[in-house]
Amino acid sequence: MNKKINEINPQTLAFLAKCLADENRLRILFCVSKEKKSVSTIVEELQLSQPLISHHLKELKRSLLVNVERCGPFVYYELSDDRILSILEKLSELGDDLLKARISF
Amino acid sequence: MNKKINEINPQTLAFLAKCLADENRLRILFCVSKEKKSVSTIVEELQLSQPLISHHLKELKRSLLVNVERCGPFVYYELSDDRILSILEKLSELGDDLLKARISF
DNA sequence: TCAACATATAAATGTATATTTATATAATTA
DNA sequence: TAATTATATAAATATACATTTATATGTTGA
Repeated sequence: MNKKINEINPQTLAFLAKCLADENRLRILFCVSKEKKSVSTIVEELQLSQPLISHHLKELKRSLLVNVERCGPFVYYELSDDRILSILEKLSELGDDLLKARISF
Repeated sequence: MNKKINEINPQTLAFLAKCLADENRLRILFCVSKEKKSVSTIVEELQLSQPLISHHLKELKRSLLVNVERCGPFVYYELSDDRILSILEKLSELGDDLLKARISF
């Protein structure tokens, strides 16, 4: 059975969307979507400062979008749920289509 | 054929997500999701000031999430694509599940 | 325990954005 | 055309948030 519209809580939804509304956080999510990665690896791959990455990882953790796991001196982050990725894909596709539709008028 | 991850543009995605990251804008989207409604109707239903509604409608229009149509003195807004709603439903469901999973530990 | 590395946090700064208040524009009708 | 209604815009304010710089904490191995 599917969720009905009126069961949706705009507050919860806004909280999640806010976390997804930053380009760097999205890049981090994609970065850790295939496999867990250490902070230093993410820093290297995304070419952003370590404190900035740490700050965004903290936000992503607070929003429960990533799982954290310490292993020795390294801290590994990974996507907490694969649906995150599929939702972002759908949103991206929608964005593309909206843009296409606009241009074609 | 589905979209691949690497085709996703984080910038476009962040732009859309930013527009969805406000509780009042989400309420407006739900408000106009079943039928087109005039600004004054939205104002009345959501109990927000008219300039605030107008401001958010402008943002929603800028992000192509709503369509606008003038009819006499009234301006009607409606959801531009039904996928918006289904994506929001999925995101909401995900949020609920993430929360449930967290509490159960 | 000390040195080196990995990550997190704090303070400071700049910028973006939500909201309110006041006013302007646009359309209708008398 | 004046008055009224509907909506949009502008200015002002407050707040939230991203980023940088500096520093602290935690872990490992010598």
